Amino acid sequence: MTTPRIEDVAAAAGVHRSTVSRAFSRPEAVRQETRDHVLRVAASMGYTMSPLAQALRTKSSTLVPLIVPDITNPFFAELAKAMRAAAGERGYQLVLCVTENDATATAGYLHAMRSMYAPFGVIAPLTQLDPAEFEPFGFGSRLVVIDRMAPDYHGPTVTVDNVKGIRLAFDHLVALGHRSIAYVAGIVGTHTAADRREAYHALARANDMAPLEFNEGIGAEAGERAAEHLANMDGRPSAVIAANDVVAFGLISALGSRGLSVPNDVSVVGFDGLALGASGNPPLTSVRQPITEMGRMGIELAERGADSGRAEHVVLRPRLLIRSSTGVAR
Amino acid sequence: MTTPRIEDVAAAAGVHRSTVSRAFSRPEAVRQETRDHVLRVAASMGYTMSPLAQALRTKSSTLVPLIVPDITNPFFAELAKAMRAAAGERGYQLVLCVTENDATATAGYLHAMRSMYAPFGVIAPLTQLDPAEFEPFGFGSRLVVIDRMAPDYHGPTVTVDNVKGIRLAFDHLVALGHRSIAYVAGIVGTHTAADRREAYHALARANDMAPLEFNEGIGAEAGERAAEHLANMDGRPSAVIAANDVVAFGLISALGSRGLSVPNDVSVVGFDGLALGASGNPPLTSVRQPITEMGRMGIELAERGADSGRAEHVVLRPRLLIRSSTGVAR
DNA sequence: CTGAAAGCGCTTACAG
DNA sequence: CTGAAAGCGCTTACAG
Repeated sequence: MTTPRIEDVAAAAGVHRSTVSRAFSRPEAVRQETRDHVLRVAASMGYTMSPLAQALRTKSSTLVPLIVPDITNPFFAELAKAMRAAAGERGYQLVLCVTENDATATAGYLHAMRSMYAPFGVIAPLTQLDPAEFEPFGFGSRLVVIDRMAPDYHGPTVTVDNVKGIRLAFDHLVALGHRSIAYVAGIVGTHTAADRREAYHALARANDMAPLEFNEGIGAEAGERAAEHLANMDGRPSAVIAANDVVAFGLISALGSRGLSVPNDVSVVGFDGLALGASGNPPLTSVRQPITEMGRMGIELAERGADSGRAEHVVLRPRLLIRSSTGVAR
Repeated sequence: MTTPRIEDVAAAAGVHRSTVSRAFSRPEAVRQETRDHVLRVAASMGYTMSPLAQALRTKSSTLVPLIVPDITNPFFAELAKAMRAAAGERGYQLVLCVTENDATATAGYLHAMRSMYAPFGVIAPLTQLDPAEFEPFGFGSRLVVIDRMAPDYHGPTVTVDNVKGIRLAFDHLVALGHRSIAYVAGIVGTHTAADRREAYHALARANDMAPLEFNEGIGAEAGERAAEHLANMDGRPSAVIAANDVVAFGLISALGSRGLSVPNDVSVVGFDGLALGASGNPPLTSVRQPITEMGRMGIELAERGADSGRAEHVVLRPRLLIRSSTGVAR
């Protein structure tokens, strides 16, 4: 059973292949009777068009790449899930491209994006993204970045209001009576990372607290390192804000191994609001990024950017997800 | 700056396009001087071949689909990571296809696999996979399944020795003095799920224990439900084996919310050995699936199956990863 | 060793 | 409204 080609359908339906093509791609351009007949014949043969041949001919496809550094990071996994759904609704196929944070791999995917005639794409960075790396590809406003970018960057971006997110976390802790709040970084290079960190410092100053930042390692490991220091510290802060949920997981885990209990000994707030956080021990209080919304906006902005050539910047509002890793200061 | 085509390179190099094609695809078929010259000219123009046109012409591509139900499930995320690396090493591009466990979506990807001329593919199921759903596509031994399949299934498979895995967990708990060990299912339909469950029951019987199985809900929720029951139970088992790590996370979290501490009150063993388990509170003891190995074997079997038409079945050995969620029975 | 030609499976001006 | 023709960017027997 060989796959039927357009020519086979045309022969079976007794029309020219251009008519078959139109019946599928521009149905209004063919007489209804003819169209129905052609479509019926095609269906009976199990015919579908070759996306490859279509892409080659029209120089456009419905493949949209999402370029992420690491799919085992639950934030990117949730983002991918949301974007896949959003892309699917609009008739696109999301192609997940994982770079392992390697610039060569990224360039490879951008190249592939062009050779596959992708209409647009989305890139979510983990560390500093150098616009010089992708501007040569000339995607312009057809490539959206999931991060804040430098003010002189002229492509579309979608991000969350990180300053507000950190404020949500900080205010929550202050309201619980905490007067000494530390910050664990653990993400590096992105504007997102810088924004969160700076927001923390500003807030600490504004509240007359001495800022205390731990900034060793990346991800869960950063949390573990911070826990070491916290465990051995006199005048330990009563609360910690982690730059993201994975950092918070590592922190809580290592705190527990050292006999420190969350939230009894230390309150912890994460950032991301991952679904997995609900299954933490304790369930993690976290600044929730509207990931589904980010996915949808990412696709929307990319599509609009491809149409209009205009680069929009969307900043989404975070919410505080209060679960059980924060409690009143003792 | 328009992308150069093969004809542009041919013109610039003063040869026919067939020579350019050979210089790239069958370098031994062209005189060395000519080849070097062509390649140099091509490089100077930033030329690369169109994978689209190549695939259309040769009816083969290097795109290999990995079909998974849910990328936010860390097991599939880790599998995807491993497979991407394995595929990349062999010159293939892994295309991640997420089905959300929907049969229509799966069929769509299998269809795409054919129309993209994928040389082979890999599918990792979450629930029962009905061979009837994909056998019509006629992939034969070019589609490997990451699960044990029914004995009469004739495609290649790679899976872990689940019986042995459960035994590892069980024996570990028995060695710690546990005489009452429960099981939380939380995965459903796959042969993997059935094998783990049955192994537990067999082991309980062999050790003269009354089997106690919790089987409500899926994933983390299954763990939470089990925790409810455990918290309200007289003669609570001192240890629990969870069907996978995500179930274990939910279990430990909900146990904690009810004032039960792991491993002091209950020991918990997971299954998967996710990296994330190391950042659990406490770090999760788990039966480690050799995910990297599974990824590599999956690609290898698929490639060999495509070449030879033979379907191999690989069963990998699990290991016990002893972390901190298990302790001696009180 | 290299070139000319046919063709992979489509689309789309252009005629009629 | 439909057909005939050219062409998207390649590859590969076939000659020479």
